[in-house]
Amino acid sequence: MSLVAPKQPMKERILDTADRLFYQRGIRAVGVDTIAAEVGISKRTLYNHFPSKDGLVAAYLMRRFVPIPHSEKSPLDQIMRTFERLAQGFASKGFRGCPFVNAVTEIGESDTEARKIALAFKEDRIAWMRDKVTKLGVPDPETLATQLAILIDGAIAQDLVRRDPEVGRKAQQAARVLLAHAGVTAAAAAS
Amino acid sequence: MSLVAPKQPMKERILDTADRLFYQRGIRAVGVDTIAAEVGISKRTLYNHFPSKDGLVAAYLMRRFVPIPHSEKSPLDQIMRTFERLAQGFASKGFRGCPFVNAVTEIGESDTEARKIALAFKEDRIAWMRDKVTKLGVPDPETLATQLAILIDGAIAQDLVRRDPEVGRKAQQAARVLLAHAGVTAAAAAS
DNA sequence: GCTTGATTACACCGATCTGTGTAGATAGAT
DNA sequence: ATCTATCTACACAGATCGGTGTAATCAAGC
Repeated sequence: MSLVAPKQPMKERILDTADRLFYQRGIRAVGVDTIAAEVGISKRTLYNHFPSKDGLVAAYLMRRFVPIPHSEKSPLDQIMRTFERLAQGFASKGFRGCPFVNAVTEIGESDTEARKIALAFKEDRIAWMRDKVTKLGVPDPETLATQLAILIDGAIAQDLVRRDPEVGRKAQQAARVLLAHAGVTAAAAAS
Repeated sequence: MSLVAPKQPMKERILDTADRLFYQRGIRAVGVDTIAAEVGISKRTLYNHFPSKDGLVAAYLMRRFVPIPHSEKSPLDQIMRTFERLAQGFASKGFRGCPFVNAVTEIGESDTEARKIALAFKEDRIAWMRDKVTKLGVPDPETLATQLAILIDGAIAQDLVRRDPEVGRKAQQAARVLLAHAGVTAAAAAS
């Protein structure tokens, strides 16, 4: 019997630590030795679960790629909830930007797998937003969905550099203006 | 007499190459050996001009921190010109996001100097935007300026991952909507 | 001609990187 | 009790990292 009860399978333990370190310090800044040491395992064990660091990075991004939970609320509520949670994310101390955008920035030309996952994630989010605004009956869902996505990523980038606690709220206000301009109001959306 | 006429001072030659490699491949992905080899000089010469890699990175960012040229056009024209040039930047093949946001992402906790420069840059751009929208007489220049900055950084992040050729135009449309909502129209701004 | 400053080549440092090879310890299942 | 799978420690490989020390070379100015 080991001193510390593992409870979780080894793969999950590794990914927990890898996620924390990759996101907090950056992918290139964290070596596999550091991850293994932090988990408390040998480097050999890590390489028994993942074929390479790139493979571990891909698994890290895949695990961050969680679908947005289905909701019974109105599409407008769901959109506004997204912006509210965004602003809350800024408030949490460990916030370090979007892990997918960061990954693309860090890996550059190499590691095509990670690029693909990041691309798929962003397209998934755009598709989610397009679905919501389509249900609101706006004339140009594609444009509005992209614009709302732009607001989210822009607020994230601004907060990453400037740490402006108001940036989330301002992005939310801008979203409201764009929605209203597309003919969406709280009253209209409730109908 | 050397085979290749230097023409530019050594420091500029180094920075030219460092800029290209740092921006294109990433700061952490490029070593000083690579830069020196690309310039065609010895590593010793590079370190005679810059105290460290961090110092070179700082100089690279400083050189990217160019003031927006003064213009006699109307503030609204200048703002819209900014969005137009943004969309053009996406079209250029070598576009790899905002070098300042990228730097903050890549360096993480260390290299405080680079963080400061990135922060100063973003604040300078926000201040420029605030100055322009203030001249337009909007009720809340701080909010609108931040929102326009969010649109710019958001379009950059979206384009970095998704390579959507329409994202620049959609950000520009969103900017027009936000300006109009603040009471700014082409006719009103010209007055 | 001589001095001065810049640049050169090149070896070298210690640290870190990803990744592997190996042999033994451990624990659970049958 | 034995088989099997996992994890361990640890050494090591080959490359790259940022950075330094040194002696020779080269060109320009006086």
